Amino acid sequence: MVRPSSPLISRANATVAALRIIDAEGLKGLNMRALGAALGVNGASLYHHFENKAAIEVAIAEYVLDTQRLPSAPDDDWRTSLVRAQVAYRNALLRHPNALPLLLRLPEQPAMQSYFESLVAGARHDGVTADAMILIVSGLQALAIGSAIVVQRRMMGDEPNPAWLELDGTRVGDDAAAFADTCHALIEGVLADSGQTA
Amino acid sequence: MVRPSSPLISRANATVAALRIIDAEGLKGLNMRALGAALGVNGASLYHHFENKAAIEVAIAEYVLDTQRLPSAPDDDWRTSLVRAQVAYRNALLRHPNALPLLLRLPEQPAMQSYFESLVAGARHDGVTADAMILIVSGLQALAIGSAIVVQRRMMGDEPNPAWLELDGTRVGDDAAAFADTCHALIEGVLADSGQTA
DNA sequence: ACGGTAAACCAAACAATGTTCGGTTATCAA
DNA sequence: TTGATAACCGAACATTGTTTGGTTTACCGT
Repeated sequence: MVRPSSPLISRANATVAALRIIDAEGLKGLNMRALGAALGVNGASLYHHFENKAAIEVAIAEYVLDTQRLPSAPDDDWRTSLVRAQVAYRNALLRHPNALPLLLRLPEQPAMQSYFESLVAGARHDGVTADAMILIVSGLQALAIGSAIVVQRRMMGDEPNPAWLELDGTRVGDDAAAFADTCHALIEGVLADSGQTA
Repeated sequence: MVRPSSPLISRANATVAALRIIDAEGLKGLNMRALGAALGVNGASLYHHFENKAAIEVAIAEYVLDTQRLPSAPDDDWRTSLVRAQVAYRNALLRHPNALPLLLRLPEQPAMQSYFESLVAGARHDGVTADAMILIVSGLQALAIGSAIVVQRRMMGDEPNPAWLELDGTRVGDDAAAFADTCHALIEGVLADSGQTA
């Protein structure tokens, strides 16, 4: 076969095939020949659609993060909107655990950025200091990323949960609800520290 | 040369040489032949001291994290002790930015775990709920890891700071002081949410 | 003191993987 | 129709992790 009537490879189907490989075999399982085989194609042919393997990984990361829909209806309370956005972001990070390292290489999602800007503006309008908002937003961002990494690490590793997470036999704080609680706590704490109990 | 009077390679000097390569050339710059050359040795000789490359990377991660000294004098206030430990941990994560991915592969530092356990016990003794302590400790853990990743990403990438971080021209929240503030805010917030303003 | 064992190293080769190159055929535009 | 280009293949190349066999020397028990 030399040139099929309809192309066997597109950036789209190559991306989903690559993601499927990563889900099934892990990050190390993704290589050009395997991806080519999954598409019924020689591995070298992929270079007609992607600059190199790194470009494929970028496409995967963008694909996974693009499936994340920001809550389009901004809540009346900017705090719950903010928390909801972070929960959605964390869910996106965890949807394909093996691909998490790829997602963390992306600089920052533009959609998320502008969403943040609007929320920050709303909060400022509520009388919140700019300093406080910076602390809150960057803190939540770090919290979401770190939480995703901790959860993924616990999913991969065979070691049981660390002892300090099982005090009194209580279950751990790695589910989405606990994460949302922590986000709210962080917001309240920053507001309290900056003298605005708003 | 076949067998030198004193060994040219030890796990210790190989680890620091590897870390130096990573600092200078990035993670991709570390390969067996380059590390061998840095030690004046053939790359294959490293397999007499390490099982494989992954073992070297583990040794590097342990080395970097072991240089982190936990504040041995537990503060009278368990909250500031907790925050100080997290600041130290975050500093360790950021000391060799190129090596950060290696550190995050490690399951969890045993020293940190036992330190946490003692602090948690102290807090429980202060009348704090176990649920609240779990939220606090795992939240701080995630916060430290996420903050380190965000900072490292900002150090690597060429993109300027995102717009929402420069509101009113104020500087960003990526320094240790802001991180400590956020830690304290998270603790206070969780305590307030659980009805204990302690 | 000495002889055997194992440690420390090397050179070479193997396997896997990212990437490039030349070639072949189909599609499309002029 | 006819070039040009897109899409693919097979083969080869470079890099890198790892294995193997060999050589010399330190070390240790006797």
